[in-house]
Amino acid sequence: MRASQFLLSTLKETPADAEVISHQLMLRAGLIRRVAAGIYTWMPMGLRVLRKVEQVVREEMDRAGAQELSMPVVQPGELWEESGRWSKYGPELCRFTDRHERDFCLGPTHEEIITHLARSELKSYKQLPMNFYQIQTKFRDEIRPRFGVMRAREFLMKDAYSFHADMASLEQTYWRMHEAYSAVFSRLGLDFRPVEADTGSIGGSHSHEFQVLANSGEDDIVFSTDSDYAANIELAPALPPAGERPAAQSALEKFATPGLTTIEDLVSAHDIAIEQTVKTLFVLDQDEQLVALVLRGDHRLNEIKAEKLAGIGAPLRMADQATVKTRVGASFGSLGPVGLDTRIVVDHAAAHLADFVCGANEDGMHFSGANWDRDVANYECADLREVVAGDPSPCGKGTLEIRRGIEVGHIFQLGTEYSQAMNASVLNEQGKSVPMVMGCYGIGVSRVVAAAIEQNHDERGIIWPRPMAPFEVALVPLNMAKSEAVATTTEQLYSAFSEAGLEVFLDDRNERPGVKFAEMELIGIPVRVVIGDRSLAEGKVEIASRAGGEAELIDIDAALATVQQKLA
RNA sequence: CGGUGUGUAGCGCAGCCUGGUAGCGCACUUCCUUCGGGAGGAAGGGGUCGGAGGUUCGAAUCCUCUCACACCGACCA
Repeated sequence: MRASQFLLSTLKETPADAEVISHQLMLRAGLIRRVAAGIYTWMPMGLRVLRKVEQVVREEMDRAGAQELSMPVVQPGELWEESGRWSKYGPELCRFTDRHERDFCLGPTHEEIITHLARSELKSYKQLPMNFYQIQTKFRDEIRPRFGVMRAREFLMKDAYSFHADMASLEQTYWRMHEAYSAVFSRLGLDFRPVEADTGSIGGSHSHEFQVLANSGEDDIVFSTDSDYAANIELAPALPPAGERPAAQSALEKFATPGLTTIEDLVSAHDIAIEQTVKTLFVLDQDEQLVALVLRGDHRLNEIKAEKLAGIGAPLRMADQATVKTRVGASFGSLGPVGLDTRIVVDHAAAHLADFVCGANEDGMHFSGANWDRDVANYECADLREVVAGDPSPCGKGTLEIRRGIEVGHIFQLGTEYSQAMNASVLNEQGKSVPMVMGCYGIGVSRVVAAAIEQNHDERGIIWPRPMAPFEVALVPLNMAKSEAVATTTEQLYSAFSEAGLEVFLDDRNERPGVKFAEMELIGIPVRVVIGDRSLAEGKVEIASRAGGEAELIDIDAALATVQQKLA
């Protein structure tokens, strides 16, 4: 490809609304352009990268025995009615009607369509297992699209769906896909971790996320220092503290805390250890009744855990201040479990405290020396808090570390949720009709591109992992218009490289050297070959890797071999 | 969805408070010089200031409405 025939559209300045580095660099390098919030055009350079990722994904899916197909973006509402998701899926589902007033939506995912296909095409257990995938545009009307293609509304996803006669078969395919996903992200040169995850709105029993480690990630993931244990923080259990709760030493005493409405204010004003305080949050249960959730002052509530408590349910609804004031008699900031007549659920760490400080359910007042059982009779214990760095790992080995991750893949064991709702069954060996067992597997293809940049860049621009690079080698002739020797050598190399199967980008523009260097580095092409009169006088060209290291002067005859070796 | 903020040329911004009919840098066009790290000079093209309404002799500037976009928040009691 010649630059003179290619839309090379770089920006010297960073667009003001791009927050994260990948978004900035994708705009500056001319990979994408915004059309509307969360909706982007992939320019020629960007599309080449996207296709590279697709290619790796496609190869690994094929290798894992999945078959590629293509399903529609526009989906009939009636299939979503069947699965029950037409009403359950929130405003993220973009719905509309056609000219006949029939309901349709833009596919945010394709369980309904694939299940519809499977039920009409698969009739016998003998046809199973079967695994289908597609690489296709999805639309989710995100509340808050951000970070460019990282959280876009329209995005490219690889989604796969497997069908099985029994759980054992699903289990087998699930782990085969787990392996395939690891292969994909390894081949793309990403630093990633598979982590245990919540199954969320897709439903099902068992699930792993594939997280690319990056500070700009939107998920917290936890690892054990001493084992393979890794999980999304949403799911990581906090172990109850070891040993017996210390015995009560102090009497319950009320003290005035006017104007102190946060734990931070309270502990600094009265010189109390934050670990000796508890805070009380109120949520609404399914019968609209208040439930008190009690945590140690320095801990955070894990909403997923709270949603899983009996009688609570998702989504978690926090009680508003007015309701709490009416029912309990105090405002936020002065709440506590002592003397409370609502249901009380106490996190294990809070339940392990003796002589703790808590709100007195009277504005501007707190208790010190509070104790469970003695001062609070009816309460239950549960794991409610988010784990923190340094907690013992739930696997029993080591302690937990927390890092940020970008979710680029997610695999689920769905079970029979969709096949039952949509009546997708096969005849088993006994001639009995049984619902097919399903798995589903997603990769955010466009998000992978952004995630790769988050992990691979420097102050000059993108440093593509080789398998993702839009071109493998950049030919940069200097002063080609005037120098016959430069022009001839450049054309020779261009032909030789192209014939050798390399993807070559020839910067044949009549630009100054500095411009060409800066732009090639911004775009991040892995290897650069500079052809200039200076080195040509010695029969050499200059070859450098984008990733770093010194540029080398190489004989023209050896240029191809050197480039290939740098790419290997 | 709530809060905050911003919309002036393709991009980055100034002008707005103290109304008088638009400016800078980059990019773009032409010419000259330059040519190993985002060149220098000269001459140009391009916007009626997100949109609508209002106040005024006069509105980018003041007022009202509206649209769009961004950031923060959506447990931390």
